[in-house]
Amino acid sequence: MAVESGAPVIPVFIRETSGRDPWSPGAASRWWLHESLVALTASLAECGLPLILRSGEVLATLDELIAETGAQAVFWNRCYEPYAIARDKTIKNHLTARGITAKSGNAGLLFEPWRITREGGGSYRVFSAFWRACRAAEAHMRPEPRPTRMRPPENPPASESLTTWNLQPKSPDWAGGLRDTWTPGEAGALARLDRFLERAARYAADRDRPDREATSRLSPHLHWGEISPRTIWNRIAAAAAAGRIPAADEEKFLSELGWREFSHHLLFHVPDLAEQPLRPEFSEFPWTACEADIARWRRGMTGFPIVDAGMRQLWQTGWMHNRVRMIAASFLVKDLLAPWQVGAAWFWDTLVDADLANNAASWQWVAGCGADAAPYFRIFNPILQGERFDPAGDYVRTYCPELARLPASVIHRPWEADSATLREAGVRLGQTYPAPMIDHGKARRRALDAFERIKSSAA
DNA sequence: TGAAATGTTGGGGCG
DNA sequence: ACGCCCCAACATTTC
Repeated sequence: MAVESGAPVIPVFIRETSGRDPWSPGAASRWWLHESLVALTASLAECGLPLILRSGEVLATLDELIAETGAQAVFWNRCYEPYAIARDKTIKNHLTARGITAKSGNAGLLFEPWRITREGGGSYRVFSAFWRACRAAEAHMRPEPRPTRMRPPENPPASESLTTWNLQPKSPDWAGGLRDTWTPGEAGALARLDRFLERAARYAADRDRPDREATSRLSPHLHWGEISPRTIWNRIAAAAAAGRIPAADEEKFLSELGWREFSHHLLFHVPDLAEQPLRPEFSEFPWTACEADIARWRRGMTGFPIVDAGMRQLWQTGWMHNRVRMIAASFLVKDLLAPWQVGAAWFWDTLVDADLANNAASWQWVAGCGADAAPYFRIFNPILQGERFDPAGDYVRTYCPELARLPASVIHRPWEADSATLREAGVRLGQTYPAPMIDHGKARRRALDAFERIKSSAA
């Protein structure tokens, strides 16, 4: 849009520092944002364009930029979070009233959240029906072509220096594992997609296996708009049409894009999704976890290897395999009886793919209070889940190295290993690795009892 | 996109 | 050969 007119283009990134956004980026997100802006600056420089960095209240900052440059038009990509919607609406009204063209577009979602509606209006609360409606809806899946020539500004406005934003951790620098794991930016995103397409034929079979590299790991790139879901959709569909990916794997992967759409659809229609349970009776749920229990969960010291491996993968790499997210989240909410908002807040701070819609919808799903949610009585058994999805224990060995020498037969239940096995593996429970912080069987029954109490109040 | 408890079935050991 | 019992394997129900 901005390019077609032939006028000079001034790419701008404004960092919101008004303090009004209730969900400003967490620590891992800030690291990603820094790296992503470095990559974007380099990418734009290849086209001869500067990236102007500003911080402040967004509308006031835009007014300053317009005054400095005489800009006639402002274009941006829509963000569908409640705060951003309200803010951008104000901006659009303000600019339009000033006689300045203000246009936003959608590169972040496949379907506009307001376009997919139930028969007779209203938004969906069940994924399968929502996704069926999406698949039936006409959608422009082709991404816009990359602009070829963009006219740079003759006198670009001043830019702030990225380093003064202090987005990266300094003392201590905990971002080493993130740097080793990720390449933020569009080029990194496209490389991830290429690598995923090579193994997408095993997606349906291996996607639940955290010990294998089976998922796309595109979530942070998607969140930051470094790649569009349309680009991903097209590449997957093309590979499937060419016979390189079986239809079952294609469908399974596209439906995961569908869950992402569903989450954004939900947040759009339920703006307090990140704060309040979708099922109101859960407001009365008797959460009892103490801060010490929650701290053990955060640090990956629960004594349940699959949970601890996941929490440490999160801490080290800013990401956790989806299957393990479900297991770790179920443990926090159901075994420890901690409110799902506590877990969501930790993920918000530590995930490089932290996304308000996905995070809120997924935590509510696990807790049983969300849309199309797992019923509350579905309680993951961390031992069985570990044995089923990390059968050799290799995922645990990677992130809990103190357990690495345990045989697969006991690696998910080290407290049941006989003393000789523990000794040979160099494991001393309670010293080198924690004893389980809770009896899962008892915790399960306690959770079901707690659930009974809100069930009666709901009727 | 669970797991545990409970119910059912059928093969085989054994008197 | 027959009935009885045990229990693994599978199915269904319950949480």
